[in-house]
Amino acid sequence: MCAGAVVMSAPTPTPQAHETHGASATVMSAPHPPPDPIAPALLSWREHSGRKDLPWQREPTPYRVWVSEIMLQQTQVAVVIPYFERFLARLPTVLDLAGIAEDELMALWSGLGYYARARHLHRAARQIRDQHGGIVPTQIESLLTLPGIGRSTAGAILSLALDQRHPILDGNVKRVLARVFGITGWPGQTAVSARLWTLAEQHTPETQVAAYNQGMMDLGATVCTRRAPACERCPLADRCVAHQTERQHELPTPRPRRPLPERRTLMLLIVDPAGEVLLQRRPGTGIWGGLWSLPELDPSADPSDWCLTRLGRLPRRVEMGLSRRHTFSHFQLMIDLAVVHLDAAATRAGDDPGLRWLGRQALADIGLPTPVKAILESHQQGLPQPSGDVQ
DNA sequence: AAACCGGGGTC
DNA sequence: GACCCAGGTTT
Repeated sequence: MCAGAVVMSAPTPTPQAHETHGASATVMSAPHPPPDPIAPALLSWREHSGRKDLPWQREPTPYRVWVSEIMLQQTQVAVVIPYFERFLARLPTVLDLAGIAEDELMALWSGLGYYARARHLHRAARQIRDQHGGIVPTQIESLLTLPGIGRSTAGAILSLALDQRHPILDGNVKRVLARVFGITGWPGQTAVSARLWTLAEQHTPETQVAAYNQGMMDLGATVCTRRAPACERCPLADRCVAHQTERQHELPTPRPRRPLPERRTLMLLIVDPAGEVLLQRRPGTGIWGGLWSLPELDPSADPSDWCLTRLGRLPRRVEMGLSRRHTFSHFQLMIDLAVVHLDAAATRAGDDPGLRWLGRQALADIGLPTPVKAILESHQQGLPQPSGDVQ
């Protein structure tokens, strides 16, 4: 099994003096225990309110904990349970997993989604068979070489199964720590993540590591939830920075909404002496699919050329209008505007089913993209009310 | 429709 | 190391 204390790059240079009993090899040292540890309150909360009879907790071997952790990364507990039971009935050991055909594995996984994670699990099992004699490694460095196992999952496996002292930092724990200690900034940022890992390390107790880590996850899942946390039931509320400052809802800081990509287009407001406007039908798919809109061209293109090509005549005058910005869910559209005056209605538009001249009233009756409507309104002091019945 | 998620991949 | 992605679900 897991013999001897395994001390590698621990922060303290002094060798571990305490040979602990059994499998609980001390791996991580805690040079600076926190002044106000959260473990006591958390552990006592877990005693009465934690989840303690989940299938993988009843016989928490590294293999079972590993499988459960991978499943739980993607799916909630209630859904995982039957999958987990079925998976372990069919593949009770890591060697069974290593030996199964990929197709059959996928069949077992089917319904859980995230098949890449199942393939990682499979590859890792084969690596364990080939390189570790079929025993799930019990040193964290070895676990970290396996596909699909990062620091948090490795810590979960070794702490929950063997009570080794490793921190975990899954989404639930991140939320609890960010709130209790008032850590601002998106946890995806390296610096923020580093602070959270440090806090996780510092507060991991020397004993009862499994109970502590499990308790942190339980707390995040059942009390310190993303929305509407139940602070009145939280064992850490009395010291929770977020609770005290009523910032639960803004911690942890959500991922910054990255600026939407910007696209640019040039719309042509082509008017004839009668005040009619030329519209162009948009392609059936994509933005504003099938709607009538203003003719569009690349901002670097020449509106006069366009008129000559599509309408058979050059405009009398072209002036640039005001550019405007329109925001979609997935990008921003900068709309440059060219106002084009034609000497006479270009009847050749009638040859082209994608083009159409419309007067003010007709424009008001047709469905137009919002920014197009705004452009038309700003250029003719408002469209008239739609004719006919309007609710 | 958008936020979320641990690990992996990329530059 | 910063950033982005895959590939699903939840709110």
